Amino acid sequence: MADVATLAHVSIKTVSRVVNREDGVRPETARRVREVIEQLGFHRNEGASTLRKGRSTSIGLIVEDLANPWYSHLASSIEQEARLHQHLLVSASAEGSSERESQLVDALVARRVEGLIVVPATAEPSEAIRRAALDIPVVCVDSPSPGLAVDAVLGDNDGGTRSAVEHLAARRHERIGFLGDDAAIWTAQRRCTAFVAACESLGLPGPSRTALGPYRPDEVTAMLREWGCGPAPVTALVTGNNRVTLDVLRAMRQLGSTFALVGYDDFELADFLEPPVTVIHQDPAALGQRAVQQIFARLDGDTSAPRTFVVPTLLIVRGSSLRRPP
Amino acid sequence: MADVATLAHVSIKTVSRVVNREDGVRPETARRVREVIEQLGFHRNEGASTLRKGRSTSIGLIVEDLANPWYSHLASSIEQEARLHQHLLVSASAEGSSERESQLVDALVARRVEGLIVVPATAEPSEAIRRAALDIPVVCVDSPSPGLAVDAVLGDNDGGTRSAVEHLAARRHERIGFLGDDAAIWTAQRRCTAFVAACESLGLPGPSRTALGPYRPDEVTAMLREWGCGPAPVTALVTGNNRVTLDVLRAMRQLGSTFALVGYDDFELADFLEPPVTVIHQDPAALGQRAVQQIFARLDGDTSAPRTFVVPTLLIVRGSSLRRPP
DNA sequence: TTGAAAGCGGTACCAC
DNA sequence: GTGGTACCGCTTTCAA
Repeated sequence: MADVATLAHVSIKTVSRVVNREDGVRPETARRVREVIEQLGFHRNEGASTLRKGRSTSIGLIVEDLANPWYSHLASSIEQEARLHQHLLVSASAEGSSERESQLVDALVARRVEGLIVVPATAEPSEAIRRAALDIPVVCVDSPSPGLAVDAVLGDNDGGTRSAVEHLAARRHERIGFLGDDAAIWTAQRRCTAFVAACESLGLPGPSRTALGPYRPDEVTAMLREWGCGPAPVTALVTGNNRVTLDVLRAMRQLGSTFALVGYDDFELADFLEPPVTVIHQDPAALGQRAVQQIFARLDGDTSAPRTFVVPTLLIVRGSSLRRPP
Repeated sequence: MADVATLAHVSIKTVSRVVNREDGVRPETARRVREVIEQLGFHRNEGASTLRKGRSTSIGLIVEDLANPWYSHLASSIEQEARLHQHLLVSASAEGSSERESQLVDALVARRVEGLIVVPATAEPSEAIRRAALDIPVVCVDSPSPGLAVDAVLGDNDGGTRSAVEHLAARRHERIGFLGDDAAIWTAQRRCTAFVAACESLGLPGPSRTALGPYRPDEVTAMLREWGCGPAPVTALVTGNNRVTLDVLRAMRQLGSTFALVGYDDFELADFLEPPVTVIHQDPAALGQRAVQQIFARLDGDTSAPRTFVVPTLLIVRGSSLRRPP
């Protein structure tokens, strides 16, 4: 900027005015400055600006795994929404480790992201997130951070799970099984609890079964084999997320079993499989958009108490749930 | 940092030493400083450090669409590899628009990312990328930026396409069709050209057909219907990427047609469909890793001429390509 | 309309 | 081993 100023025979301040489109610069002067900028290929150093202004025009995102389609859709929608606000997105994967999550939170805070969106790695509240929330707006997505007074945007886990159980019960299934992902994941637990509650409140006559992971594929197969035998076999399954759904589909094919199935989270080709898979759809884009809006509401000075937004789910009925119990 | 210095009764410089783990600080002093840091919840302002040191410990990534599984795997692997080097990843989607790509490149450069990884939006060389390459190492992934002297990491499009055609020819297919994605995409064109070349060099007796997008689903259906009729019908298809593969699968099911199929890019559940889909697998993680390594090689002072790395592809034979021609 | 100078929060260099 | 100080590139404030 100093170079530009010298070459254009103006002060640094005037260059700054031109770059920032402030008015109060004679058009002739502005034009000259712009020419020199072009000529020198000058780019404003955003970092210096950030330092002085205290705002970095970027927000941070931490998820478990950016390669998981659900999270990548979330990230994509957050990036788009952030761009509407002239902000860039810095994203990273915690890979299920709360330690890594802490490191990433600290790294992002050190970089002065203006807001932080986190899918908490574990049900345990994270100390790093608590610290971050003192400085910048933090929004938890998909899972809350219990005990932390921050905004959250969650899917309707209870409603979604219940809609699946109701759907199966209406098809006369009396004994339903639930397979959730790793017990350390909040949504896995929550959906499992909601499943049990739904079975009870619907007064399902038979015993239902539940399991939480993590498990290896062969464990899933063994479990389904066991659940399907005996005097009171399970006849329908609800899975806790897209990963487990795929595991279960593979296990079912291997066993040649015919459980009715409702999977949590929609996934590509769910409608294309044979039979097409009924799912509880929870739109990641809707969650992401809401989260970003909340970040900017806080940045705009909204100091009301932390809120939790619950985004409704949609039961998409396809073929896999339509098998009648024997 | 000033606050920490005051409370710990040392100079700012000493705090800086402690924060940066430089030696030459008495353990006792360091401990005291660390205590105050903890107590104040102090975080080093990375932006200020960036400004002074001229290094931002972050790299940028621009792809077409972060929600596309191939790109999200790429992004994920780049993020992991960057983290090994203590760098964060700033990523954004250009959404196929070269204008948006330019804006994003400028935004990332302004933020002083230390290196930039780009999947160029169009076959046209981008002016913004050219400018960026003057300041920082730039690596093109998946597609090159023709006319720009930057490193590139590409899949073996020619070899991959050829392996597919050879595979089909060996199964006695004489007339093969190629459906590529949007003609503006470099890989779409390249694979199409490679397809034609492979057909010729193998001396396939019948006429082959090619088409490039973008197209709507119903156009795909119409095209397949046409290709499958007449005196010299196409009996096998090669698709140009994962998006087109899915379009073709749906169209084939709708038509009840039985083309043999090889798809470019592996995708989740490809092995689970009926029949399972033969694909040309191009590992996004391998490309991403190589790209990051190249960025850091340049940052470490490697000033040799720009290189192009070609990552081999793997033909994964499943069921869809095993249908014999009628 | 334009400019000079202070300062954002660190780090490099050199003195003590 | 520790501290002082200039300075990174930009914005803010205030004066001309």
